[in-house]
Amino acid sequence: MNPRAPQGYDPHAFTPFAVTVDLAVFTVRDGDLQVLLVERGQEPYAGRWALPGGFVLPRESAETAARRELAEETGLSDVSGLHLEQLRTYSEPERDPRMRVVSVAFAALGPDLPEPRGGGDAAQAQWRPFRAVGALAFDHDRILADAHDRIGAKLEYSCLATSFCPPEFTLGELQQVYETVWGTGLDRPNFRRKVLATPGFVEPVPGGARLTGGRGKPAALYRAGTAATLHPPLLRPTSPEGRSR
Amino acid sequence: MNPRAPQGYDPHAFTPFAVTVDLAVFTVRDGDLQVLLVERGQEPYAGRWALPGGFVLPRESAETAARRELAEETGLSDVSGLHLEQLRTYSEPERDPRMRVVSVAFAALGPDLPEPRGGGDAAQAQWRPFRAVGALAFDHDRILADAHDRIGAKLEYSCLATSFCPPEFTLGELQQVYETVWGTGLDRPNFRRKVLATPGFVEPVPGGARLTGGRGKPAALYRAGTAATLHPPLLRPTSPEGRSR
DNA sequence: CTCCTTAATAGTCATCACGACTATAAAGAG
DNA sequence: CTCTTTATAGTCGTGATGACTATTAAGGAG
Repeated sequence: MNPRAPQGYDPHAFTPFAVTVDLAVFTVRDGDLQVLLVERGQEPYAGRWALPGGFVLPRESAETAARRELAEETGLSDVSGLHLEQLRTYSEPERDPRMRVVSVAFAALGPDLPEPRGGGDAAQAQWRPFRAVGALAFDHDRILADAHDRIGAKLEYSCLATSFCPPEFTLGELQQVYETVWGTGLDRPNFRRKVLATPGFVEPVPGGARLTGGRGKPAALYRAGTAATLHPPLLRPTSPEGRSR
Repeated sequence: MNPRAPQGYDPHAFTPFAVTVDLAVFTVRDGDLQVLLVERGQEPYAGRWALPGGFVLPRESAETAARRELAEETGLSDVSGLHLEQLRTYSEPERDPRMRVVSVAFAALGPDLPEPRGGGDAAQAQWRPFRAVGALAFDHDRILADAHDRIGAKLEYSCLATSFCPPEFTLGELQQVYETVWGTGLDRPNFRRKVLATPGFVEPVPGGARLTGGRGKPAALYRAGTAATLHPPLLRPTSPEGRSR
């Protein structure tokens, strides 16, 4: 039997695989980048933390499955506003010691999401500081690292950062998203100038300033604009390794 | 049976899927961007063109399967030098009318690749001009479009363009890669200045200039440098217009 | 009430990348 | 020899950006 079958898949030639989704769900809370993890209750990797995920059901696409998992794990009734992005697919033969599992990984982002409800299966779910995450089960270390890389890179040339913010936010909050994800400090006046000079990135809320909480001068409120990408990009300061600009 | 199983995959809960790889293989020939297609001999989509691909074997990763398919379809004995990049995974339930097939798509690039050998299964394989490709089988139109978008975007911030060039090339050839993939014209002196100012992009061949073929002044030869990414990026000319990219 | 701290906002200034050019050099074609 | 063609060199003005300094408007301590 020719396993290649370029002119039509031979129904008898394929090997069945289990297909799962794994989610790297990020949020910014208390100025800290946090990621949603679940604790495994069974072997292998019992007691280890892992990314939430699960099987793709017979009539689901991976995206649908990921959004269903996201709703289940975060406990939010409406996850339609959360940014969900396919990362890549992990298919190393030995990545799950029990069987052949191909996993489609997703990155998800949200503004200060609520505490997860404990899963009904005695597995606990928790927000954990991204930079304090230890060794995870399976190849989830790598998936998480890839997800963080992708998020960090996308902040540079997309409006993704607003996905980490509530519907109305200050430029200081937006800047903190960048600083939190990148792990760097940014010059406040320059950040402000750059964001406001990028058409469609943010737009001011009609007539509001925020007084109550702040310790300093009240900041103006903005909401996400209509643009999807940033031109020109908002580059990280230390990002250009070799030479820098 | 709970299909979610966050604490350990239940071996009895999963639905088996067929997993395939699909390849969008690009090359630049005669100043034209071409893509490798195969003609289907069987239903569904008999007689239609499709991207080459095939099943992932039991002990293969998707990357391994993609490289194997690449070698088989291009007829090259050594494809280790070709750039292969995972695009994304397509998993819509109805994408194959016969059964549940999840496909991991890859984009591959090479310098003026040879004519493909006709597959032994009566399916013919051919290089086709990218911009003249009609409706393909399955969701391969979308995969091909996504692949082209990705390639075009990666040219901006990576050294990927050298993957389209032979080991030694002139700056004119490199520029033609950009122009061919982007479908735009570029200013030659500015392109030259930009490429040479980017450290690690290209490095001059010790003492060579190319005389024989050219109609004009002989051009200096370069080879790919050691850098993987371009800082700052080499942006498309029409890219920073009003909004999109 | 007054000073001090904090944070937002408003500039300034020099550098540098880049697009749009013009000019020169070195080959082949006729 | 001259024309065409292509590579290469350089110029110039604009605009983005990093590094600063200054001002404004709040709350809190005394």
